[in-house]
Amino acid sequence: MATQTAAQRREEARIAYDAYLAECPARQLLDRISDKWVSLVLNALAGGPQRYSDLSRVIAGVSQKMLTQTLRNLERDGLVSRAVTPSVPVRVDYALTGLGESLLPVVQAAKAWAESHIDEIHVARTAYDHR
Amino acid sequence: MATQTAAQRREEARIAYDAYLAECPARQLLDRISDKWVSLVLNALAGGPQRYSDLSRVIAGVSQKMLTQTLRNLERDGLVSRAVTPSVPVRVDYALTGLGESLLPVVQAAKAWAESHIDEIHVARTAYDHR
DNA sequence: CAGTATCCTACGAGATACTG
DNA sequence: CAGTATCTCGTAGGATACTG
Repeated sequence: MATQTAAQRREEARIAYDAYLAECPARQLLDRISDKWVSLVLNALAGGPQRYSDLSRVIAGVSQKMLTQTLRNLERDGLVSRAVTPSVPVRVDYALTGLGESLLPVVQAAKAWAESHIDEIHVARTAYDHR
Repeated sequence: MATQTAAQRREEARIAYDAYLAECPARQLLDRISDKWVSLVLNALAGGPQRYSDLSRVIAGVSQKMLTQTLRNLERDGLVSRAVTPSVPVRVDYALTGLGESLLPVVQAAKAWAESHIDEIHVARTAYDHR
């Protein structure tokens, strides 16, 4: 008898694959930069250091929770630095680290591709939708 | 009296920003390639055309639903082509289009950055977590 | 100013079953 | 073989209120 159903086999494969994916550097990067707000923060900081309040204004529509969470993750990964000035009220500046700056070209490349091919995609979508 | 609370103002900004983001080509691309399975499918097809069943085997752990959904989206965007051979049983081949191939370098660039900097990120995370 | 701490919900995504 | 059609569940992410 079949002690392994197709579902069971796929389940095992999924678990193994999840582990593999979790270690895949490319996936980790994609998980990170695909985050809704990450690229926007990166972009905002590309021009130079920014204060927390500046970021929340420049990146209109972001909630406090998501901005803080995004910044924490980026800081944790060593992509941005956080500098606290203990005045009253406190002042916090965020800036790209060297590592963060080295990532910019990659993001720019993606942005460039997107801008130069978005029309083709729109055409493809329209064609696909009218059938 | 304040007819506009901070929350209301942010809400308006969020709506406007959502609309802006929805039109941002870079965001659309990121939304697309950050999809869990998209990069894997792209990668699998980089070597040449594949049948549906081949893809589901090569990309172990993917469910039928997600594979189909991923392929449909890629097809809709004109990144992959779908060729049906009406034999019995039917045979379906997927392949990258020219547009799809032009995207590969971008994905490769991201992959290359990830692989050469993943160690720095791990170091940063470890440092961050032990404080 | 620059955040925590909670609560809540819409949606992504897997499991399962069925089909031309 | 190559898909659809449903159902369910976890969680990302937003709203809201409070704080050093």
